[in-house]
Amino acid sequence: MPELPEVETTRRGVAPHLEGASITAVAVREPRLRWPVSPELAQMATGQRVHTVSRRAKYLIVHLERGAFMIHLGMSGSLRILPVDAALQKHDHIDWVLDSGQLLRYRDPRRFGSVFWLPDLSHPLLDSLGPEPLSEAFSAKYLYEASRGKQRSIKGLIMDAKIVVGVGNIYANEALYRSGIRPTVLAGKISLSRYLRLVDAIKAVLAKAIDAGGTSLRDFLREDGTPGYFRHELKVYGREGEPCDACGSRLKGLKITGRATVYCAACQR
DNA sequence: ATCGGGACCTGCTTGC
DNA sequence: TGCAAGCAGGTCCCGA
Repeated sequence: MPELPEVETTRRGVAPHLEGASITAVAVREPRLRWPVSPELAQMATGQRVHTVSRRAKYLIVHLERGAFMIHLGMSGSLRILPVDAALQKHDHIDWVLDSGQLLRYRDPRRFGSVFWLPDLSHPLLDSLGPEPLSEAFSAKYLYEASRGKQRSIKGLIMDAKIVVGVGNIYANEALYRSGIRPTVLAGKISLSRYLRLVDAIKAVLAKAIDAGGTSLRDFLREDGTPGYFRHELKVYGREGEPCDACGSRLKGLKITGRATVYCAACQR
């Protein structure tokens, strides 16, 4: 479910309910996530007031008076704000009970997500991350320079979190289509002017998806948090074999570094 | 340096 | 209708 736009939408959705509230209890029903949940999470967070909720890459960081906890939603994770007496459903693994009468509930069927306790706001997983895609640090010049000499596909490059964070499989496919670049092209051979178009496309598609998430996922605080919000905007992802919007030729599919890749052989070169 | 594959999981869709 | 295979929005780690 979550790519960066959905993580950011989640942050915006839960932050107003969390900030200023105190955590009265933490229930970890299933600690076996991607990494085991440390008992410290419950011990240290209980009794503390939430300061702010921030995001780095696809990690949400809930800052407390002392320390913080960090959540990654993996492939199937979600966070909801619910009344304290809300019925438990399958895969509801962690609750943070608030003094407001609400709770923050983490659910993750596939358990590819993770929740960490951060005593000092640092974590090894945060150490080697590239710039945020929507920041000024992520520019055509930056990507051009980072790509010189690289013998790897452009799709592999932009999905590498050491280069730039938050570009998942859907938006990598979409941004490459919109900038007319074939996903298999070697990153080291792409010109600065083409990188200009690519970076613009990445920023535009992510920003647009965040807006879409903000409108159609606004009710994700309720019981059903159905996504699918950006689906009608997708030009290539999930459309292998269908006609290209621009030229009508059949969209091609292949795997790049194990991930489903779709492109138009006529429009993307 | 880069890539492929396996790992971690469940659930939904597809095909026989 | 049932069942198995295949696939999924992430990302880390290993071996080649």
